[in-house]
Amino acid sequence: MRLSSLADYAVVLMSAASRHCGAALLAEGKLNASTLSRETGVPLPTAQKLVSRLSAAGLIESTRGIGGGIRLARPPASISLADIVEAVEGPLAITCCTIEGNHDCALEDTCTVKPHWGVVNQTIRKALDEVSLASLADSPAAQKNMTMEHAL
Amino acid sequence: MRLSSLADYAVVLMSAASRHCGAALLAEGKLNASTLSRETGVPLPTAQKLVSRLSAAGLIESTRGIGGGIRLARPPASISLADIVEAVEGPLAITCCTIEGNHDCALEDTCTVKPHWGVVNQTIRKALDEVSLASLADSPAAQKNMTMEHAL
DNA sequence: TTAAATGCGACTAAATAAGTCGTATTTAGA
DNA sequence: TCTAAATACGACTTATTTAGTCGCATTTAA
Repeated sequence: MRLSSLADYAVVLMSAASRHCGAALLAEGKLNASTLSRETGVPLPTAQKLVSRLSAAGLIESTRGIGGGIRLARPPASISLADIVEAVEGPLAITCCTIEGNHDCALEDTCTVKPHWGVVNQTIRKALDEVSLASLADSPAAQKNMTMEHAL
Repeated sequence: MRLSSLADYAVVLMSAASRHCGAALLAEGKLNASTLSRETGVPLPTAQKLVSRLSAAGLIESTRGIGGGIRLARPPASISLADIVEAVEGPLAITCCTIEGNHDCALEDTCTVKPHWGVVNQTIRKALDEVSLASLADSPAAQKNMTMEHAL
């Protein structure tokens, strides 16, 4: 029930990348895996690996060559946590039987539990979908009112 | 972002156990790990292991000896998916930084992402908390109206 | 007191995930 | 046009977690 650390890192990296949008892009120069690694503390090789996956998923665009780098493929407001997690971990399903077309489970239709996972899965997906990359960068007010006591 | 298969099995086992409540308890005789394994298809050793954890968590009560067995510690309506998952996987937190008192993350308070995990985590917990063991056993009507297309 | 049935905990093996390294590709400058 | 530097990309190795198996301790009816 825990997110993989790769997915966790991916969110941090994307969050950092979104801060390089707009005016800052030209001022601070190129944005690449090395830059993100330095800013976030995520190990460089891991950052490179994640950049690959995020690029393959179409969340960021990469340019090769000596002057190359990466940039967000879409505006931060239209990229959600669900997008990022799904890009790294694959289709987000709480159990294997919630993946359409999958019939690995031996119990299958005698299982009385299966139908209920759909509801849970849908709720989780919605929760991850409602948090955009834009809301991660700013919204200090929302952060102030939320301590970990209330969160957990 | 996927549930461990042990937690998945635990839900199935508990669901089967709740069906042995009431009148059926006396009629069908003793309820134990072997019985649950036979009914659900979960491997016996795995079932035994899960029985241990569920017992330690206080969700089921076990009686030793030649006439021993197991039974639910509380009525099915007061046992939620969150209880079961937490019993098997430990405190349910989407990231390690949402666990109170944990300071493993190197980023800590410079991290702009951390405060948002609390909201997501709370939502997921609520989703798992709202599904009780009682609702898993019966409610064929609800199951009929829910296909996997709508669920995912 | 004995023996059978049960729950319980420790160990081994497999799968998954994280991290590291090397290679291929691209472009600016000479 | 060629060279070299900087970058993204993919394959491999290692480590951690997880699943499964086995043997032991405990309990109670006969």
